[in-house]
This record gives sequence, C-alpha cells and structure tokens, in this order.
Amino acid sequence: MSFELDAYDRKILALLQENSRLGFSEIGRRIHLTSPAVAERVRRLEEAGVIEGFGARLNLRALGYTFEAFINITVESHDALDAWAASHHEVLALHATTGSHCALLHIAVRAPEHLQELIKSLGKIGKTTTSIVLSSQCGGRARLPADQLPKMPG
Amino acid sequence: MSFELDAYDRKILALLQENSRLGFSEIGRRIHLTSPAVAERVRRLEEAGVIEGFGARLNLRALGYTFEAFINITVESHDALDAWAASHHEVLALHATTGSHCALLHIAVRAPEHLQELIKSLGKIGKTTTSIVLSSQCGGRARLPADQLPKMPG
DNA sequence: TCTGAAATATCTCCACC
DNA sequence: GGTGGAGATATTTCAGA
Repeated sequence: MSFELDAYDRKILALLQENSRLGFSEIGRRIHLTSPAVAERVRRLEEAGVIEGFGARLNLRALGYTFEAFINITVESHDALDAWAASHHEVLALHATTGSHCALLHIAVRAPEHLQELIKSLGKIGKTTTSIVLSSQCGGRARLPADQLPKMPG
Repeated sequence: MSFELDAYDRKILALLQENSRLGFSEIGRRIHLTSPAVAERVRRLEEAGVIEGFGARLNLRALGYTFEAFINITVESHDALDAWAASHHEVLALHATTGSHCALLHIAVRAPEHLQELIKSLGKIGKTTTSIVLSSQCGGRARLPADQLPKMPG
C-alpha cells in the first residue's frame, strides 16, 4: 500500500469524502482538470486501495434505531463473537482491542428492551460492560480533510 | 423524522449504501423502475433526512495512519473536549456516553509516539483510559442491509 | 499523465396517466 | 408516484503530445 498522493489526489479524496456522488466533470471543474484525468485518478486510487468504496450515510433514527451503545466484552473465543456479530444486524462495528476487555462492539438498537435482549444474548459468550451513546460527532461523516493528509503515506 | 420506507426505498438504500456512485439508471435497471422515479425517491430520502449524505470509504493506512485507538475519557467540561476533538484531525468520532467515563474518542494515529502525544494532550482535559484497536469489522462499510430494515421506522 | 474530440450513456424536465 | 421522450450533460475511449 505505498501510494504517493499528490495535491490533485488529496483534493479529489476530500471532495469525494464529502460527496461521493459528484461527477468527474464537476470534480474536474473544481480542481481544474478534465474529466478523463479525474476518472483515471479515481480509478487508480480505487485500484491502489486508497478508496475502499463509496457509501451512503444513513440516519439511524430514520431506519428505526433510537439509540446506539458500545459494549465492551471479554470473551474466551473470538470466533463465537465474530459469529454473533455477523448474525446481528444491530452491529455497526466490532473491534478487537487491547485493554481490560478484549473487544468493543458498537451497536444500534430500537429500544432499551432491545438492548437488554442483545446484552443477555452476549452474556452467553462473555462478560460485558455497556455504555449508551448520548450524542456523537463525526459519526460516519467526512473526516481527515485532504489538506491535512500526509504527503508521503506509510 | 417519520418517513415510511417501502420496498423500493429499502432496495435503493441498500444499493447506495454499498455503492453510492451508482447512476439512477443503473439503480432503476436493478429494481425495475425508470431513472426519473429513482431520482425522485433519492431526492425525497435526502430531503427527509434518511440519507444524510454520500461519502468515500478511505483506507486509513493508505493515508498514513497506522492504527486506531479508543480513548475513554472523564472530563469536567465537555466544551473543552469538543474543542479538542474539533482541532485534531486524528479524531474519527467523539461520543458522549454513560458509564464510568463520560466520553469515548475514536482516533487514528501514525505511530505509538503519536498516540502518546495525543494522550498527553488529553491529560490536560481529563482522565483517560486507552485501548488500541487490533482489528475491526464493518469499519465504515455497508451495514444495516435493507432487507432487515423495519417497515415502519420509529 | 494530461488534453481534446467523438461516440455512447445518463440526467433532468415535462406532459400525461 | 410512475412512464416515456427530448434536450442538455456526463462518461468513456482514444489519438496525440
């Protein structure tokens, strides 16, 4: 993954991070490049793995999820936890971590009873400690502005 | 935020979550709808706040960030923490939480020394406990598949 | 690697249902 | 809310530098 980003690449990444539906022509217009040049750069950034994909940021509440929680869990078997996470659509992310617990689960739930159910289910796999999210910043939004990106990654 | 999603909406959300650069025609082709119909639905979903935006999923390593960490912090003033988060591009997310600490910071760093520097800086604001992320699943990727979305959110 | 031009495909209105 | 068509834009490909 050694890929040297130049100023055009960083600008393109910043624009796509903010709005990935921008057309190549529009991007080109903003950074003073023609659309084939932008298209080729985006293709290379994807190929190099710098861009992993393009997604929509969805509002969890609009999807029926009322709040989020972080569950710290200590397990014997990570496989059992992986399987649990894969089979529960409430899981936003699962991180294996260092520290007093060995994994951190980020989940979205519909109601307190729903959270209770998940905690109870997880209880069969390991020992949990749960924190409810009161408010968030940068949740899935644009981050790491291109202006501040290192010139030589790695 | 009361918006009733029908089967078309859910399919559109699933497709855009997976690849937000799909054209309206292409989406229409896959769900058997014409492009103006898809465009209109996407416009309404954005207007209703169900879709908050479209972004690129970038590889943190390619951007020069070697690993991630979660920092639990207990602070007197949330304002000071908010300001700290806003001024540090390493911050992926900041969550105010319940539990033994009052906030959880998700950050990306270039090297252990870099992390140490951030922890030291945070030490002036509150008391921290840090966990390093060893591996992640679903980090920023597609989630909440449309097939499993509730028919009536809320 | 970029540009410019040509062919193809897409988006955006609009009238109609 | 959806369709279908027309005009304006966009994407893609390629020759040339």
